[in-house]
Amino acid sequence: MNSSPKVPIPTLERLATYLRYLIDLEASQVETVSSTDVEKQTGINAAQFRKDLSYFGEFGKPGVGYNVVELQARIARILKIDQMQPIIVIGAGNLGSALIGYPGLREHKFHIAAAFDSDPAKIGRPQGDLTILDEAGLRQTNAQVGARIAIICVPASAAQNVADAAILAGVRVILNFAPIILRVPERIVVRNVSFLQELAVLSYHLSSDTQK
Amino acid sequence: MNSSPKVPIPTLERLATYLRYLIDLEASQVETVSSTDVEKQTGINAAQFRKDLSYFGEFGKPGVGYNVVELQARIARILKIDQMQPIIVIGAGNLGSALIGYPGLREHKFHIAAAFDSDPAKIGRPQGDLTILDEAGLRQTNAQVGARIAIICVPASAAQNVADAAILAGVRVILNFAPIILRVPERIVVRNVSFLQELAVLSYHLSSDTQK
DNA sequence: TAATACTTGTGACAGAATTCACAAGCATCG
DNA sequence: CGATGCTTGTGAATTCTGTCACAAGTATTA
Repeated sequence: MNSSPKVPIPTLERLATYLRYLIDLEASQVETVSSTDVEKQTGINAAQFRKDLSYFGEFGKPGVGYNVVELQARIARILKIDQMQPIIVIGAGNLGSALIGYPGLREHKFHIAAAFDSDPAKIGRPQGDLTILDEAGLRQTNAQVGARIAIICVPASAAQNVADAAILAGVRVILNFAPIILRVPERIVVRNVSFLQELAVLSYHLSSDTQK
Repeated sequence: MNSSPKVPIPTLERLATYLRYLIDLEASQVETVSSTDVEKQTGINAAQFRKDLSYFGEFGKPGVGYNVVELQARIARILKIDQMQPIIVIGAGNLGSALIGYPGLREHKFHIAAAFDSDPAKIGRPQGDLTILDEAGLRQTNAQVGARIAIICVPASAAQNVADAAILAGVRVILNFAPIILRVPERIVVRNVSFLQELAVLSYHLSSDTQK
């Protein structure tokens, strides 16, 4: 109900991994890869890789493999990052700043078009090559910027309001770093990143092999 | 091969969500919850909640529900965060700083015991209530600190070396923010957090409902 | 105590995701 | 050209997750 009909979410997640790997390969001037190469490098099962791609058509040549550049381009197109994709970041604390400064974004054709905060001390401050704007002007700014992706990096207490504002401003998908469950209309897609969740899973695993 | 025998990983992830929710409930002086309450608040199916708990024994009273404080304590114990759990952070850029300053960690009984960087400009700098240490001394420091969890926030190019060093220093599980696949011995558990992956999945969803 | 209302814990079922295994395609080499 | 060796794409089998549905347990009320 929340996602596209056919393609499994895990497949989409892996697609991003493949893309990153292909970018590296291109940098190393490698022209062709096989699914077994991918398995060796990424740890993802070769059949899995082929099946993932099969949701989107045929990409490879039997006996040869996949053309690195072409496959990269096609995955980028599937993920809608073949052209610069504007993003707004809401919350310019350490986390927001980290995202704004993260070079990987640009490589993957994501572009942070604006950053907002509600703290008067931060508003107006330069951050990377942009200036922190007042959250209150979110809607107006996004009328120009046209971002459909928002990243929420504000404290839990502010997250719901900020999400509502972003949606009003035309945002359609949200990456939420605040540790709460956002309530949004059905058409809006949210993904949550929870450090605590990740740490909890890891912490749990500390027991399994207690010795050696 | 990578994880404990029985319990599904998704269950562990949800356990962290329940815990957060229970902490909120306790703060609101609520004494008892039922699985349907949980569903209403978290969106997680009530049966799912009960089944998740059932992997670890019986927690509730039929006709009544679950005692908030007790359930919270038991989940914390399961996740090994019933006592302060020391963590080391490697890489004190914006992301590392964000984690060090993140108040949610303490609430969940995670404690950042030391932070490292290789940049001489950062070494020695105070950060929150600790001082950035030289990565070179990681092993020695951790001999005292005894952290078995490491968070890696260094650039991709440095991540593998840093992971190796952390493992040598006694770390058993790793939360990796660098966009590469770490090669580690089998006994080591790694979880990757990839912003790019999350954004890619979201970006993909921009197509599904093009109108409205 | 008996009847009612609610909730848990779980076996059985349904649905997803992953892996297997193989037919078919392409290249290379003798 | 025919044989050999790889590699793809995919139906089928398998494994893993999530949901359903209900027996059994607890409280409450009369």
